[in-house]
Amino acid sequence: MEFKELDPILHSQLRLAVVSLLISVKEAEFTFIREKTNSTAGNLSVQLNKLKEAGYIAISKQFKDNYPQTLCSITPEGINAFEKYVNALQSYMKP
Amino acid sequence: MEFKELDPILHSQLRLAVVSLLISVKEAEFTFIREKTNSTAGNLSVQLNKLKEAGYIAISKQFKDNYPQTLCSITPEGINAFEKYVNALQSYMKP
DNA sequence: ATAGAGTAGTTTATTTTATAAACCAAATAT
DNA sequence: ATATTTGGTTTATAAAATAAACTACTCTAT
Repeated sequence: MEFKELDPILHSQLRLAVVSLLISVKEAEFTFIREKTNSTAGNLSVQLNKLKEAGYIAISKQFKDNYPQTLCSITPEGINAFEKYVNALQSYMKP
Repeated sequence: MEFKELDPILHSQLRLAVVSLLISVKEAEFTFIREKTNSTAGNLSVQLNKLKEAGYIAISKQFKDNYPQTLCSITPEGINAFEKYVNALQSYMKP
């Protein structure tokens, strides 16, 4: 039983939290994610873009009550990657 | 159910693999760890020292058959940190 | 109407980490 | 005796995470 590779995109506390969150809610606002993950806006902005680049989440921007609004949702690839990551983690957990 | 903090010392693929390994074997040689974790000697050397600095493992050096031998073993704090880390991970896994 | 504070982010700079490359000392093989 | 291998460490470079600064507006109170 060897140690499986851990997807570097998901092996980041904040990105993992974002994906974990999006899997349960299916769609979430930037500000909601920031609150739930206790992250700074700058860090979150960067990490959301990395997840988007990887194809793990989709980002759409619009205006709501005159303010800009960033909506995020997970993609099928994101769900798949998350499941693989969790599975790989098992190889480190059971001694 | 919030996202728990992930101990940065353990949130590294190689360091996590090392600790996971040491938990099951109680003592291991440098070369054995390098093989099992598929890491380079340089990287492993650095990460072992970080684990030692953190108090998670103990390192003892001796000679065996004329060659230097580095032995590593987990400490009680290391076991504790590993258990906490695994526990914290649960908060990211079940949506 | 305008100064000041607040919202919702992005961009840039800095620090930290991880990884790779180079190196060292001694042992063994040719 | 010189070349290669073992068992590492140290130093340099690349990548990542985080913090600080900035943009572009909006709302509120004067």
